[in-house]
Amino acid sequence: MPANLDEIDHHLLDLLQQDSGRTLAELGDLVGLSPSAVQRRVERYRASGLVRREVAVVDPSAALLAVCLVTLDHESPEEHARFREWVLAAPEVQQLYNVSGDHDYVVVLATTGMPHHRRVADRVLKSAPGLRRYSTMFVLDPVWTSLTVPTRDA
Amino acid sequence: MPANLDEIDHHLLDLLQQDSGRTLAELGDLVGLSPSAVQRRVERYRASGLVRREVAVVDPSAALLAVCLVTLDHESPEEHARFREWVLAAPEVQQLYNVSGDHDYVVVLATTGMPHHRRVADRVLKSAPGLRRYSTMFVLDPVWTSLTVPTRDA
DNA sequence: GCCGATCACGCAATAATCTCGCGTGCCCGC
DNA sequence: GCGGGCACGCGAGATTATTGCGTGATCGGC
Repeated sequence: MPANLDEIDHHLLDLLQQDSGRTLAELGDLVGLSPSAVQRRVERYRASGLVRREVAVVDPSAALLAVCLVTLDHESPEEHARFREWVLAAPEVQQLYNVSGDHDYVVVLATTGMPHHRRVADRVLKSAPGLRRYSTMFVLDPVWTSLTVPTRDA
Repeated sequence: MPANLDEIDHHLLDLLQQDSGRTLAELGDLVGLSPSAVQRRVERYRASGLVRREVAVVDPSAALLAVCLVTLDHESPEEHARFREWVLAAPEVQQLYNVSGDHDYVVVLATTGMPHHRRVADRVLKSAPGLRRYSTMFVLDPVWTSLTVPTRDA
């Protein structure tokens, strides 16, 4: 996974993170390369794991999102592993972060509505192994969502 | 934006949210349709806004993520609007949710490292209009990240 | 300072994929 | 029972992706 990224790489990765539906020719025009050169760079990102995959982004306002702050009973690695495995088994878990501070995990749940959310919260969180307690913040408005990551300082 | 989605639509949307790099023929095999039928359905999702766009997902472990809980001074719509506009202007803001509960917003920041994070936090949050206080949870491990949304109950 | 190796590039031919018009069958309302 | 509207599969044509080849630049060793 070579971190040897030049200016064009940064530009390309920005463009791909915004919209990967563009053709190689379009990308080439935007960054000043031929289509084949673009193709070879993009293939390199994929092979190195820098670019994991391409996904379609579904309008999040069609769903009910909830941000849950989770605290576990103990700090043992085994307990963390069990908890992760348990939570990841649920497809409604959109994001799972191990975080520093008062809580151990931040879990983002995406469901079709409150009934669905209750079922998922009961099944996934309430009965999760090693869970001490959790609190839920319901998302009133998903103002902005992305998975964009900066490849260099702005 | 017709919510008239049949079983094949749900299946297709699941597949596209997992990996939109597949060819129309592959998708057709997986859902039992011809490539052209798949193409027409996918085009409908895009036209209706159900599918917003396609993006490349960059490995998040290459970045420093931070989940910030923000409380504003007042509840006025104008203040919320100003705050949103201010925060959204920063490209390092990966996600911005207006939430219920003790805090007003959840902000996910993605930066290249702690120096970058400090600059962004100072510029984007500390000096945000109407901000009363915020707390930061640093992401130790981005166990799972996606923008996947369920289109029906599981 | 020169030479060879390596790498990324552009170009062009080929292969793969997408796009779209057409004809057919199904379902629903009349 | 009889149209009308839809979504389908098929297939031709256009667009796009892929790959081999030759060239120029850069770098390290001699």
